[in-house]
This record gives sequence, structure tokens and C-alpha cells, in this order.
Amino acid sequence: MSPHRSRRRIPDATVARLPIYLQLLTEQLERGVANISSDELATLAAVNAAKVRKDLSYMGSYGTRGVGYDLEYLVYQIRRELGLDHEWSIVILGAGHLGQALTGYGGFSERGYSIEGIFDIDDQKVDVTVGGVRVRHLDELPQVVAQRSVSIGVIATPAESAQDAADRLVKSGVTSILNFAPVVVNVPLGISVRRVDLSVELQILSYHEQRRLTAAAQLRAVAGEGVGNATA
Amino acid sequence: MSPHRSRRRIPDATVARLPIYLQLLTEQLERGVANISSDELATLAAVNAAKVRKDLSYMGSYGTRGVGYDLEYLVYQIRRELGLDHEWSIVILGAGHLGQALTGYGGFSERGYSIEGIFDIDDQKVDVTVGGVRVRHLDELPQVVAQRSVSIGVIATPAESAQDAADRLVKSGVTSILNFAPVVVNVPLGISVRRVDLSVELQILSYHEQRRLTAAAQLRAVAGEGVGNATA
DNA sequence: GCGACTTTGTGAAGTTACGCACAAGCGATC
DNA sequence: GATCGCTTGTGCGTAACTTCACAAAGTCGC
Repeated sequence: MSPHRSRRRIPDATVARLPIYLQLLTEQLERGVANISSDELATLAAVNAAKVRKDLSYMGSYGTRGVGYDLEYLVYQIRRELGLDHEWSIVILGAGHLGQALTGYGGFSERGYSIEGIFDIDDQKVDVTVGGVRVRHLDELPQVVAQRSVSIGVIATPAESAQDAADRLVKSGVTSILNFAPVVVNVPLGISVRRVDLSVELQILSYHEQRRLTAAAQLRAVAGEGVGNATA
Repeated sequence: MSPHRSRRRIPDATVARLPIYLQLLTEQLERGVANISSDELATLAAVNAAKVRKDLSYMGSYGTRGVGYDLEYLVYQIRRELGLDHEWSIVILGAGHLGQALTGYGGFSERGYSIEGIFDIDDQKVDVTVGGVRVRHLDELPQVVAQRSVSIGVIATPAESAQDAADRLVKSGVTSILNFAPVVVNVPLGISVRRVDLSVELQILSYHEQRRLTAAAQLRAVAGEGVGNATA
């Protein structure tokens, strides 16, 4: 029953939104804003204001009624909750286009992720420098992970090498994996994996686009025929 | 009451999983498998078997009791549902690392997305060829969109150019946008936007990693004290 | 063709997430 | 220091999603 650690257990849906709030809030902070209401933040994030308040309330109540939230404190709280109050060491596996894009992706270092190494199994890519980081051979992975106490690994390899990459990460002692390869990788219990498939998002989009098109076609059909059975 | 088109309206959560099923099924199909049970697919996708069955049932009932699902037919159905039974023309805005990675990303063309152009506003990048596609100047966008009837645009620009990119896409007539820039872009009603922030996923991971660490620390503390109240 | 076995499809219960609506709390003003 | 206006925090009804559990429907061997 200790007062402030027992509150924990934040819903997944909320955790998924916190990074977005964090980003919007940081933007505002840079713009010199010092205070923000749930309503304003909700507008920025394109969500419901009550949801924002409930989300923030899981971290404790840091707002002031009649006023809003202190931006700086709020940012601090969210960062702490997400574990961004200290630096995370990450490694990237695969020095192809995607690996290089990730290495150069500003959002990582900005938020306290330090890229400790980028690895590839192809000798042709090894020793090339991308985004200021020298590409290492995959065999050096365990050493770097141990030395720099890396806990997060990013898989940016082709699909067929992803499982091998995951195995190597796990064996090296990494406990969280972000997988950009379009396959489901198997890992032992206790290892977290998140998968981001760039084409999945595209497919969700085209599903909606598809629906929009058929809906429009049906409308036209109804208008043309003057008949109700448009779904035939 | 026409029997097979009226069923529609698939839950969002299901739509988000269909691409994953599709991919796993396609893999199996290439491997020569002809039939699959909901249980097998559930194992592959790391989800509950009942969920798989319910998901598939939204497209109609294509399984055979006692046997399972015909792989080829199932793939066909999912593809049709996702609108992958015809080719989608897409454009990519931003020819930086990410834009190039996306252009080279196999998953796109494999699934019927045809990259009709990659655009950048930087003259230095224009006319360079990446992944077999010549980079065009952003001003040529409306023309290409109209000519090739492009309906999906991908934003792979830096954050500060993303809103401009979105505006240009909308003005050119694109109706669906996949946004990789770490900002929320504003678009008129009727335009779909999906946002993929590579660092959001990383933050969700580190939240869990964080929890894991503090949980472990608490366990150690409790073990040390010999006290039962582990959730303090 | 019958019984044993398998796997689907789906009601219904359980769980999680959403959003309304409003009391409670804070600042400002007089 | 009382009143007013604004914004938070949250209880609660509703909706969406998940999972269980089982009848229905099929295959297979004899």
C-alpha cells in the first residue's frame, strides 16, 4: 500500500498514446508554451479530451483544475513513465536501406536512444560508415551488447534473416526486440517483441480505400437504377 | 438480402490482423501446403485460435469443418477483402534514407503496390535513380498523380515538411496517406491518414523494459527483506 | 452407412477501452 | 472571503474486442 508505486499498471492503449502526447508536448514546450489544457492536447492529438485526462491520470494527477497541466512537469512525468529518463542503448541489425534510414532517423537519439552499433553479415557492408556509425560484422554483436549493456535490438534485415537475427539478439542478452522484417519471429518467454511491418499499414489503408470505392460505386448504382438492392 | 455481399463491416482490429494472416498464409502456400486449420494459423500468428476463426468468418465462411481452410482460396479471399486483387498506384514523398528504404522495400511491390514515383523538393536529389526509380521534383506531383491515377501517398519527409507534403498530396487528389514523419498532419474530412512513427514503437518497448527492470528490483528488495508484500 | 474423431462457426460471457457528464477544486475578481 | 468561470478527475453506461465452450458439420476407417 505504499502511496506512489502501487498506482502502476497502465492500460496498453494508453501506453501506445503516451509517446504521441510526449511528442506534441515537447513541440509546444519548444515553442515556449508553459501550460496546456486537456482540450488543447486532445485537439493536437486528434483524440477525445476525456481520454487525454484519463490517460494522464494513470500517471498520477498532475493537472491543476481551472488551469490545465504544467507542460514541463507533464513531459517529465511521461518521460519517466516510458523509461526515457535515462539513456537506452540499442543495436540495429541489418545495414541495408532500412537499417541506414533508422540510423539516421532523428527521433531515436532525440528521445534518449543511443545507437551502439549497426551490424551486418555481408562483408561488403562491414566497415562502411553510415550516419556516423561504422558497420560491424554480426559476429561482434555479443561483445558489443555485453560491453555497452544493450537491452534493445532492432531487426532491419530481410525477412529470411530475421529469425537468425532474433536468435543472435536473444543469445547476446537483449531482452526487447523491434522487428521491421515482415515475419513473425519466435523468441523465448520473457523477451518482448514488437513488429512493425511497413506494408501492413499500407494494406490497412487500401482496405479503407477499397471500401470507399465500392461504397461510391454502390451509391452511383442506386442513383442510376433507382433500385434498393445495391449490394448484389 | 443478397447472400454474400451484405455481410460487410469488418472490425478494425480484424482488418489490422488480416495482412499478417495473409503473409503467413502466402508463406505456407509457397511451401506447398494446401490446407490449414485455425489452430495452425493461430500458432503461426501467435494469437488465439477462436480469434482467427472469428476474423476469417467476417469474410464469409470458407472453412470446412473437420478439415480446415483451403489455403489458396483463403489467400484469395483475404486479398480481395484488402483490395489487393488489383494494383494500387502509390507515390513516395521524400527521397531521403527512409524514402529510399521504402522504394526498395520488397513488401510493397509483392503485394500489388506499384510505386509510380518518388519525389523530393531538393534539386540535389532530383534525377538521381533509387531502386530503379528516378527521383522527380515535387512540383511534378499533381501531374503524375493524375496521369497514373494514384490514390495513396506515402510521406517520408522530415517532420517539418510533412504538413506541406500532405497538403500537396491532397491537392493532387490522393485520398489515402501513410505518414512516416513524426508529426500529426491535418487533412480535410474524407482523407484517410495512418501514421507510423518508428520511435513510438521503441518507446512502447522501453516502457515494458522499464517495468521489467523495476519489477525485478522490487523482487530483489522483497527477497532481501523476507516480506510477503511483493506488490508494494 | 455408422461411429469416432476433427475442426469450424458462433452464442454468450468476460475483458478492455471509450466517452459522457458532472462534482470537486482552483484562480481571479470584487 | 464569497462568487464566478474554467478545467480537472472520475464514476458509470456503452461499445468494441477477446476468449470460452460447444453444437453443427464434415472426414475417415471399417
